[in-house]
Amino acid sequence: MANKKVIVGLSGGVDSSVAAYLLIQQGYDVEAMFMQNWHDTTGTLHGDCPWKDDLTIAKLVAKQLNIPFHFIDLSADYRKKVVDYMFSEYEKGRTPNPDVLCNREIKFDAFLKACEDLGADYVATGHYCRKDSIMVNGVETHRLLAGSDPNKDQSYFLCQLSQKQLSKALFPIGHLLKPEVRDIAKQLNLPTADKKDSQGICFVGKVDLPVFLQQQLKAKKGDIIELPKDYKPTSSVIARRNDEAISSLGEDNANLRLLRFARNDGNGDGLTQLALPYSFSPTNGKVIGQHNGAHFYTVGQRKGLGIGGHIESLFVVGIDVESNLVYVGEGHEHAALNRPALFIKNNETHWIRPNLQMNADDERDYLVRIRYRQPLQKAKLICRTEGIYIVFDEPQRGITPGQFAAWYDGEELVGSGVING
RNA sequence: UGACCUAUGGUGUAAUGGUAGCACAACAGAUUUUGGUUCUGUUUGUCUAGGUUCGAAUCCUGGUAGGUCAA
Repeated sequence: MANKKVIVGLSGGVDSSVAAYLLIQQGYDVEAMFMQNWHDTTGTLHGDCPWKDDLTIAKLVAKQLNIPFHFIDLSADYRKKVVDYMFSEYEKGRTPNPDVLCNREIKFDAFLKACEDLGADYVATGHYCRKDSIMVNGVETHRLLAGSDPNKDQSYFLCQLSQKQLSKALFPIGHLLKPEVRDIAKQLNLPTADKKDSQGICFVGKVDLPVFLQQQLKAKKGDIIELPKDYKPTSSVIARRNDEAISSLGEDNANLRLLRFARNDGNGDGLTQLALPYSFSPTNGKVIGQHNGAHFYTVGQRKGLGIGGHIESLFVVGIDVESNLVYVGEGHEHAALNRPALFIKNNETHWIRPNLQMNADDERDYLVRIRYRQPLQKAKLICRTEGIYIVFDEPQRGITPGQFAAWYDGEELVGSGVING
């Protein structure tokens, strides 16, 4: 029986190098392919062109491991599927996650197809996550599992993959800890052994985001409005709640009491209200400075406002690209920065496990994260025809439209969706 | 234009006449394959001109600027 053929996406980093080595050990027929997705240096810090170094190193690794090496230029796809999406999201005042898209559209789509054209059965990457397969009603079903290194788990970035994509994916280092991967690379004396971990947008590199975005989005001066410390969210059940009434409902958790209250809300739209982003108006606060364009900011952001004189740091609590306003609040605990719930539109939800997909009026408890490396949060998912509401046990700081919420059952990533608000 | 008050880094503030400190911002490094968060570190100041004093941010005088009350 011929060995299964795997093509590794060799990036020039340690993780994919070790992944390639492990696949060889496992007896696969291994080849390597380096993908170039970006060659523009506009807005790049240090202005150099790191991908050339990466390519050289990737070639060295392939040579040392004695595997065939391929090169592919996917920058046209990358620009269309990832960079254009970034710009359009920022333009709408949302904060996109390019790396999630990069995995869905490039590594496990365009790149995968190129590998299949070369006769590959699988594509492998150096992601810190794991995969296994179970039978569900006689159908083989793949599960996406967190990487064993709790510090490096990258399953979040793969939260938009489909069963089909997963069926072709291998993650050879997902069961290892980062130091173990480094050790293997050192023992093999791989040129990547001591290479620093990459950072920044996966192929673009570390950029000065405002500069990068200004290629497409015009700078436009506007007001920064500070909401007072005693700000109370308006136009939501939160404002209308009567604390005594809620506490008498008998739930021991404040957010779940809110949820009970929302459900009993006379207007029948309590849940919607609970998950609604706070809507701010200039009359809620006062102008304390100027910014260069509301779409360059993101909810939860602390740096880059350039306004001092406060006891605690200012955080962006909301942006309004229509009126070009940035709303800020002082301190982590500011009421406007913390919310009990969020909403994901029906057509922006994605289930890695189709058989676990929720239907209208289903409710389920999951562990949720709303950004990379955030500790998993207990939450209740409530499905309605319009989409999924996620009500957290604890209020969440910096719920950011455009980012992905990913829900887990233990270590398995079950589904994800774009945070609508 | 009459009286009174104030003037300290980029911002907000602290210092019985005795080494100008804190917070925020900014910058740098660490962490992080998104945005961003978090941690560590660094830089920057007594409005101006005189005077009193061993010694002035502090006391005195003039100037300048801002504010409050006065029509």
